[in-house]
Amino acid sequence: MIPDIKPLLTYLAPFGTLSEEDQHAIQNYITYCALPQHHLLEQAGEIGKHYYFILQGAVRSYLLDEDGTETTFRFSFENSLEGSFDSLRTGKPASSYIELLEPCRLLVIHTDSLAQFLLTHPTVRQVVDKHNTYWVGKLADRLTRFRTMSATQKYAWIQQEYPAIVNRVPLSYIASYLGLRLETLSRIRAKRN
Amino acid sequence: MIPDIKPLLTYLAPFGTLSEEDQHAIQNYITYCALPQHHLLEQAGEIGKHYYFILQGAVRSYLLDEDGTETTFRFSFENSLEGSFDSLRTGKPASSYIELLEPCRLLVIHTDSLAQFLLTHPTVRQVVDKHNTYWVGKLADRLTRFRTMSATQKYAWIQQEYPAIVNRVPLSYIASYLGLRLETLSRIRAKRN
DNA sequence: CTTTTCTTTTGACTTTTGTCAAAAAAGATA
DNA sequence: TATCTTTTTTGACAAAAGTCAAAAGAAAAG
Repeated sequence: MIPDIKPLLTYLAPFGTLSEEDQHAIQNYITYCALPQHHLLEQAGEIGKHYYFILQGAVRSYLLDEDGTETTFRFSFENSLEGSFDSLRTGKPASSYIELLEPCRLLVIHTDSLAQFLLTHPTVRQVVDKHNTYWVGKLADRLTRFRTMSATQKYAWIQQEYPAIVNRVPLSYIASYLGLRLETLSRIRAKRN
Repeated sequence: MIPDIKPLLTYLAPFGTLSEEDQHAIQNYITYCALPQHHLLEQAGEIGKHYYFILQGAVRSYLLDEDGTETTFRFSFENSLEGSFDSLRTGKPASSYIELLEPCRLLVIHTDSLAQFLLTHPTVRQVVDKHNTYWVGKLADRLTRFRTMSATQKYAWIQQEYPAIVNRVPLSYIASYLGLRLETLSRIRAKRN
């Protein structure tokens, strides 16, 4: 089956222009898969080998510490890129898990294929680099928020900025993402409406 | 005066190898300056035009919100790179300030010169990109810490990971960096010794 | 060495958030 | 629909961190 990679190309467009040839060449490096809810896409301790582009669905990435506490640090929905990014960057085992919150349809890109492709397609490399640059900005901004915002302000922020998260994700994961207790978040919501 | 750029080359080495020619060529794009304590290197609202490499000294970067509250979000010491990175990335006015905490000796690199230099020296571009990649990892890690750590844990972390900050920087700035009140931090320190 | 200024500590009290336990509500399954 | 399971809400209380004010210490200036 030949997957439709248009949504991926649309996603990449703001980061740089890809030639017609590039767009066709990419096809050969991409496969498609559909997976059920609760499936673990990646696990801590294993080396990340794939990038995933979400065509449909929702996933969360989380850390698991010694005493069993999960910390959700990222949500992703359709038209975004996923993967054990830390592991893909360093080549070392991942420290986090990626779990499907909903059944998903995904495009899968193997890192080795990608690396090979990038060697012969410098334009695409620029796209990847700009993507990195973009995330530096995002993360820096988010860090500032977490330094200064109260629980109430954090919830107002996520509601405003990422309504998809608030609507599609169980409260306990949102609380973890905001660095709060589930009960605290529930109380904040009770006051607002 | 021709500044000694060896410390900068040493700093860049882990990110990629520069040829002899590259190393010489870089010389032409770099100037030297010495500035007194309390000097404002960059200001919110202005467009960042320079990268700074700190040969000697200490600086902090901070945000200033509507009600006059400062939030320190970065400290830098000798042998590190500074600048209004958000502005340098986007070309838009900076949102933060950079202030010298000590008298400093700096290498100054103008962005336009750098951009021009990068066009003709692709190896150096790789260096810059790897630098970005490195920071994505750093910031992601720090974000996790701020989500989950208590005040006491945060202070233990900064003591362990960045003793230079604890030793050279006034308590009020450290507190702001950790997202705590000055008094809270003082009390934590009292308990530990 | 004394005075002035800036930084850090301490005290008393308030607010915010966490903890533990149980009830209510919402979803899934038979 | 009735039952089981998961998620969210509520309550009572504890702990953590913030606030305001003042004192003590350290560093800089005369």
